[in-house]
Amino acid sequence: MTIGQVAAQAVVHVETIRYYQRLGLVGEPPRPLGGIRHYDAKTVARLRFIKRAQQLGFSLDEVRNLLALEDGQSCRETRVLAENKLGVIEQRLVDLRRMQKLLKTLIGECDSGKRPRSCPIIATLTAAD
Amino acid sequence: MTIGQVAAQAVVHVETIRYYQRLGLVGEPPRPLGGIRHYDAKTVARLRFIKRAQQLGFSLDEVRNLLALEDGQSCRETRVLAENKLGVIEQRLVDLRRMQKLLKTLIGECDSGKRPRSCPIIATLTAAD
DNA sequence: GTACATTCCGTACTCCACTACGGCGTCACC
DNA sequence: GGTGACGCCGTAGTGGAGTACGGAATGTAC
Repeated sequence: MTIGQVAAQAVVHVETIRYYQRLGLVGEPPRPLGGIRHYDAKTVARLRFIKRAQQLGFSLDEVRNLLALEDGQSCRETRVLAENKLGVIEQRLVDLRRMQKLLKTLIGECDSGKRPRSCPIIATLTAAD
Repeated sequence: MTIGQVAAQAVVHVETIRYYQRLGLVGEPPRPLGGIRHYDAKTVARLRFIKRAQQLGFSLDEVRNLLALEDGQSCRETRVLAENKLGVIEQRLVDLRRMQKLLKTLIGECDSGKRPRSCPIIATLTAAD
């Protein structure tokens, strides 16, 4: 695949791939004799992974670490990384569930038309610290 | 409370509060006769809300919408907003759970020492599209 | 074999969310 | 009543994550 095809499949811009290559998030295949590189499906997968991780709130730097889990050989050190990341994710899940519950309540109150003048959305969220 | 005290309680910088005021995310209390404004606990709550929402991956613009749910009176339109937001959150929960499961597996394999040369972290994640 | 699309490459620009800076005013206490 | 911390204000700078641009080289379709 050319870079353009990879971009299309992973739904990112060509420039973004080149940007990630500069950052070392995706590897550059050796370009065969003065010309155009071609990529395999793994690159597409890797790009999708990066995009998903970003949506979950990880920075490219954190994504780099996540990817190192895959790329690295040393279990010992990457394990610590994985555990930290897991902690972050679980905290985020807690927060998201709280937000979910809150929104559901809000919608429910809307439905029943018994939403008070000022529903306590902020109070609820911050109280649950 | 002065702005500095609010900042300390909400664990943000003073400048950030002023920045949010410029964006209209938090209101400015009328300043009493040429001098220093003072804030109530609601501002702290609001700042905490903003921060939490950001950690969950919402932009300040989206946070503005979330806040409008609280501030607004019109149930009908804010309800749509809430439902959209809920959809986003639920998708994010799905993704996070997948990531969580993956990391747990990874850590488990690490533990048992039977992690293969190259564990299929990326394959797993992208396969689950 | 020549248009036309794509790649390649570097540099520069943009947008978001702050963060820093500099100058002035004000308040609290000693 | 002065001094030092804090507040007010505008403007400018930073860092992350792209996005745009412009020109040369290379492929591909007719």
